[in-house]
Amino acid sequence: MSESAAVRPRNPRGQGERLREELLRATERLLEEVGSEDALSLRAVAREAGVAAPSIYRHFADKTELVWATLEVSYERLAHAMTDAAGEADEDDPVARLRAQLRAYCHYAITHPANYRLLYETRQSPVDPERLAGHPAGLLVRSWHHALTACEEAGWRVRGSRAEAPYLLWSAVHGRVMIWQVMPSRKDSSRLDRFVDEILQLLLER
Amino acid sequence: MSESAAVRPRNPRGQGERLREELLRATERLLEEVGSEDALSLRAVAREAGVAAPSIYRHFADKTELVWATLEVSYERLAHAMTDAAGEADEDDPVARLRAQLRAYCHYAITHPANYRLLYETRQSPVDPERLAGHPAGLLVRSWHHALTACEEAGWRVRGSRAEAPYLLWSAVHGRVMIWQVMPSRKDSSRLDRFVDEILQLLLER
DNA sequence: TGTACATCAGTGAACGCGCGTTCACTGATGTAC
DNA sequence: TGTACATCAGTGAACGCGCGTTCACTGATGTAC
Repeated sequence: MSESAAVRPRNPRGQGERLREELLRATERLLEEVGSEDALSLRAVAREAGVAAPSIYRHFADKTELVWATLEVSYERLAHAMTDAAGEADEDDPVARLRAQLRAYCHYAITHPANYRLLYETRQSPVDPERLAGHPAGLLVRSWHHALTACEEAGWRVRGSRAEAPYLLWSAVHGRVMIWQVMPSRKDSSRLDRFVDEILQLLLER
Repeated sequence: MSESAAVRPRNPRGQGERLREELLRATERLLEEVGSEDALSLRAVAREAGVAAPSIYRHFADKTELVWATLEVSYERLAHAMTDAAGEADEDDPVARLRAQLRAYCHYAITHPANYRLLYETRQSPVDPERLAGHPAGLLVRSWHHALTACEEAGWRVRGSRAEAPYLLWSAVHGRVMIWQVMPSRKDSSRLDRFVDEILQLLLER
């Protein structure tokens, strides 16, 4: 009879935590479909995961918690994509590595627009100071900072304020992606690549 | 009796269009309160404007149209704020004028965060090509372009690709604002001003 | 000057809907004795 | 080996709510004659 929905077997005893991961993945997927956090509903997440809606409450206190957890996952995915890209670049060319990271950043942003946008969601930013201090955005700043240090160690000079440079990189690339998404011109992603080159030339000198 | 809500007198004959403006202003105000387009409801807009919900349909086909109209208003407000700021700067110093514009941009962004965010909303981007071509984002690009041209005419050189420079300015400043809003550090808006100086020094040379 | 009528700005009630969340539950599986 | 019980993963039904939108309307004001 029930051919419409795949029958999800319940997790074996002691493996209840698995559903948590499935819910996070379902949220990630669904988020791209519906386009925004508000358009995402718990009931739809449950449907996507093949589970009844109340089951979510076994793992997340409420919708806010589920979304925050997804935000953390997305930050990790992005950081991971950047690390991977750097790993594939020439190990002895830190500028090439940084360039690869910046491009990977753009690539993640435009291939996962809704999850990417979520990273900059501030409305339900938790007031809990501990959480604020651990905001995963810190991950990114440190990542840009390290990449720049590597360039300096290879003999490059960073133009302008060294302290602000990681923010400049990040701002430029984030801003460019958003504008790229909004501007009605042909959506040619190579423009983002060229922008990355441009910003590197502006920021680094021998 | 009815002391709870201010009694809104109906517009005189032939002045029905006034409600349209009132609705747009109500949407602008309410948007800042609720924080996002999705959280905004037509019923709340009507309440804010002191009118019954169905009255909105006399002026806007649906919610999408109301929001799109508000987006246009916000773009104009932002462009206006930038123009005003430039006007107050030394007329003979185009860099100072550009700096003032950039600062005004940041100021609008952080004092009207929800309306500002709306500018980068892409979900319900209209498919109508005419509308796409007239996307108010074009306003901004032209504005940065002109400001840079004025600098060049005053003897400055724009580093890097001249075609990409307006986008670089805009990207940097938009990106920095978003990151400023997300980062858990002290929300010190003078940091944005310093960032503006930084980007100008990086981009312009004598 | 009076009156019938058209126009206009705006409304009250209702529609069906999907939402987040709570509640008391089910039924399989492991554990104690 | 058998059985009572605890634990665990997950559920079905229901709650009250506010939403976007439609509908037929009201009542003030201008216009034609």
